[in-house]
Amino acid sequence: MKRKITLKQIARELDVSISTVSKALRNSAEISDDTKQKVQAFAKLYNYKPNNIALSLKNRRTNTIGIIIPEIVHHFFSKVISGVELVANKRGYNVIVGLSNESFSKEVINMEMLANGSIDGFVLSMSKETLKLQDYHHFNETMTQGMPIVMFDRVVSDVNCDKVIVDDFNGAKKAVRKLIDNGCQSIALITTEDYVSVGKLRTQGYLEALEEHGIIPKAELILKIDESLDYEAHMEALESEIEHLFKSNPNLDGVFAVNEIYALLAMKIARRLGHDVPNDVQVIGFTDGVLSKHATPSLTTVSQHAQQMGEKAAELLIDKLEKEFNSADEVFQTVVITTDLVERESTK
Amino acid sequence: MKRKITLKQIARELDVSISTVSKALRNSAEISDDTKQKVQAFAKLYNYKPNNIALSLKNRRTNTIGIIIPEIVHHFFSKVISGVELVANKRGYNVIVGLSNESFSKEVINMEMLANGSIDGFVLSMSKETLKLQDYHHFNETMTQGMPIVMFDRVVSDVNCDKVIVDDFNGAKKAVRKLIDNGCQSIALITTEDYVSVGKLRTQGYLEALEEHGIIPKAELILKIDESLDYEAHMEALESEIEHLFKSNPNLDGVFAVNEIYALLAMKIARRLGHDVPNDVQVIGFTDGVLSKHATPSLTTVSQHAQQMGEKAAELLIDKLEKEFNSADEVFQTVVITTDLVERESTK
DNA sequence: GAAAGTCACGAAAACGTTTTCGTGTTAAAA
DNA sequence: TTTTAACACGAAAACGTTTTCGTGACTTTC
Repeated sequence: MKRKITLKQIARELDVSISTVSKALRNSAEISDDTKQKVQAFAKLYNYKPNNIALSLKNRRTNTIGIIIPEIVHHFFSKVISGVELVANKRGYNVIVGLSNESFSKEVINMEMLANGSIDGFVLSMSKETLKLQDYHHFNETMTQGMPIVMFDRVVSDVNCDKVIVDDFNGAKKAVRKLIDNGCQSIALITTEDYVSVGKLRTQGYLEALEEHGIIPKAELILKIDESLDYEAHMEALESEIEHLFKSNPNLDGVFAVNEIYALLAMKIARRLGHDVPNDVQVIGFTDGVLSKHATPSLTTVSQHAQQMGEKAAELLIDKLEKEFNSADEVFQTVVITTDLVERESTK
Repeated sequence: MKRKITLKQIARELDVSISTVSKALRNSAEISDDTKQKVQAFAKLYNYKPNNIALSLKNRRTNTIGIIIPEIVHHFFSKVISGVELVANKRGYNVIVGLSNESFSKEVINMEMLANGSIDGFVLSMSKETLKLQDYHHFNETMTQGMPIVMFDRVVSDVNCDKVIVDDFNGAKKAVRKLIDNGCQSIALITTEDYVSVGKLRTQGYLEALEEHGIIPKAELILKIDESLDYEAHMEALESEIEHLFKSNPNLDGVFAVNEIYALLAMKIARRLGHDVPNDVQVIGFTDGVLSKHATPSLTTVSQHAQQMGEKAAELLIDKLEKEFNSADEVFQTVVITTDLVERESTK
């Protein structure tokens, strides 16, 4: 149970000053070769490593970035973390995670905890509750204290910061176009309430693709799910809504869903009702996760490139951290990650 | 861009000493009510929050726990994190994550980075490479430096620390028993190489369940997958192996797989070959993740209670951190989380 | 009216670094 | 021999806290 060795202990042991030890280890020209050798050998022997906390205090930077997400048990978000971690590590940073659990207050508390010196900047995606309340004061306060924020996926124009988003609008459009090109005439949309920015954009993409082809959108083909509750809780309600969708629209031949779960559920129910996928009904989802790939039939999806989003977000943040901030010409950028349509078995 | 306010600045502004400010904020009896009021009001106005790094340095504890896992884009591990985060936050700790990516050297490097003061203790699951190399020096060194470790899931008896494991042996046994009870006569096992401790235990459970019922295990029914590569890379090879398994054992009527992916693949291939699940072939997997739940037919699995594992691991760690360590009677415990069989549509 | 006690506050050390500046010793230059 | 320069090292401050100890000014007690 011997504590980690410190400069002070090395100094005492070798009968030199702390400064000398520090300089010797950093190969300063001020120190004689003899002393350097001696100190470095001793340090190596005792496996000396500088204390990160002391360094952080001294340098006023922690080389750690904080990431706040609504939920970690979620393919998209964990893949983003994976991307952030990748470039963070490559550039000498650690990653500390906070989960908001889709709750506004947890988001605020978590950010406050981390903002008090623990990290240098944030990569985050807002909770649904925050989006609903439209209360962004904690973001702005954090930023005025000189701590940069990069938002991804769920963003909002009221907050002025770097952003990484997916091209939700065009992704959805591409998907619906595909369905139309494949011969679908009656295409349903399963989406979220509009306060979720990404849901709204995907809905717009759906509408525009229809319009483009002269198809008039019908209200009864659009199902908006209230996601205040989490998936698990209202799975059955969800199922029956989708079932109703199919039953009241017997000639439904295409479904575009704004996430994997909805799409899979649609496939399941379609088949239960005797429709074949993809011959009777074609289905496309959003978010290219494990579910899409391993489903039977596997699901055609719009790929969000989550990992790439994480990497880009981390790069934006670290770039900002390492730029000598001539705070005057602060300029924020929004990076758009283009989506790809990954075609699998659920479409023809 | 105004920096966060410090005690020193408050002191200067109010023309008192730093000590007075500190005491006033902590409501010390040494300070007059007048001064307290004044200081507290000022601190509130400027939203003073003590700097975590300074506190960490002073207290020699960071109130942060490090978690090292092989892979985050994985339902099981992200759920464990979720559990760790839950109790960590509840008890006033932050969580910092490191990914080993199943690599020994990344595991070592990541642990060294965090061990230099950034965290108070580890929750971790070893990489496959570490298990293969059987090199555990980094764990032991970390612990002799007074930094506790709690291992979960992938553990090894050569390392003396607290552990949280799943009852792999009995979980597997229960599953195979279930298949036998359901009338299966010829049950295949799809597992990993033996160096993965959990794979080995689950294999033993399979064998014992068979033996219990007087069934003699046949080598050609056991498929051991070399997982050195990751899933994605050798998916096709895997598929053809499983296909061969079915073809060379035409009367196969049950499959037990040590994870979800293998189980799903088995179902897919079985159906492709014209077998009905569950009427011709029944399938059970391990790891109760999203895939099992959303598959069609949904998969019967052995649930590992990942979140509960994370919670328990965090509790063990924090308990140890907060106990005044009478280092003499250091005692390590191994908590076994019991598994449940979650019955779904892939069994009768 | 002196001794003792209370009150309210400040000085300083400590946590582990890095870095600036000062200083004593020796060697080179004048 | 004296001045200067180079060399090798140490003292101290700083990062932002908390906490121990000391101290001056009053107030109480006999």
